[in-house]
Order: sequence, then structure tokens, then C-alpha cells
Amino acid sequence: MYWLVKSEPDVYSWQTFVEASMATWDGVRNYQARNHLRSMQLNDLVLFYHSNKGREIVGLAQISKEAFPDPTIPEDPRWLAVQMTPVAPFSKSVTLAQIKKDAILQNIGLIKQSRLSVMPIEEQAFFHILELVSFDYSKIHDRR
DNA sequence: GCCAACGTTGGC
DNA sequence: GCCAACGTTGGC
Repeated sequence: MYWLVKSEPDVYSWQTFVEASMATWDGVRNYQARNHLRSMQLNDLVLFYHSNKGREIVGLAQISKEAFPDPTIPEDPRWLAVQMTPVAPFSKSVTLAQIKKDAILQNIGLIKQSRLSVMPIEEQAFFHILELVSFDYSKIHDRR
């Protein structure tokens, strides 16, 4: 499956993610988002979106470890985390404004459910976004 | 900074 | 189980 995660760049930016070369995606405290974390499978591809500041998709990541109990709240087994690694930055970002104007992307969760922080992306929408940034597909195929 | 949308909490 | 009050997210 294909996914999108949000992060406020002031809190955790794409650049920080790349420098760390791995992120534990924890701290999710919303059941719907948690359920999406649980559905993520190894090597699933994930769009990385900057919320609040930027409001743009800036890069592509990949799930490197499937859901496990959120280590930041060991006393509460309800919550889950995953691990992801950066695949590649986008040569240009895809802005929220651009998405809102794009006929193919009208049903994307970013618009429909603006507060959800982890969401699935339909395959057609996912690849459309990659086309918008002229993404080099070999970067994906090399890894899969 | 404002506020709409939405999720959670707690009294009844 | 309902719903008012409250808190949070995130676009604008």
C-alpha cells in the first residue's frame, strides 16, 4: 500500500529525518491514524508532508519496520509506532495548493480529512504525485 | 492569531 | 448513551 504522513517541520523535518537516516514514527494518539500504522507493511512507500509550515510533500520514505508498541508510552499498549527510512527527496515539492487544484487528487485524505496525520493514498494518486515531481522510478525499483 | 473541524472527557 | 465543554490540529 501507499501512505502519507505529516510532520510539522519545526518539530521534525524531512531534513532531520534524512540526517538521522531512520525515524521511529511514534507519538500517534489517534485511533484512525494508529490503525493505519498497524496496516503498514515492510517496504511500503510513504509520502512525507510538511504541515503548518510549507504545506507540501517534500520526499519519499519507506517502511523499514512494521508496527510495534509505541516506546514513548510503554504503560499504554493501545498505541503503535513504525520505523521508516528516507528513500529520496523530491526535486520539487508538491504543495497543498497544487493538490487542491489537481483534478486527480480531489479525494486525497489531505483535503478530505485535514487533521489525520497518517493516511493511505490511492495508487493512482500516489503515482500521479510522483509524476508531478518527475520522480525517477528506478530509485524505487532498486530497493524493492 | 483566528477559527473550523474534529476528537476526547466527564457529568448526568 | 447523550451531549456540552474543552483541547488539538492545521489551514488560512
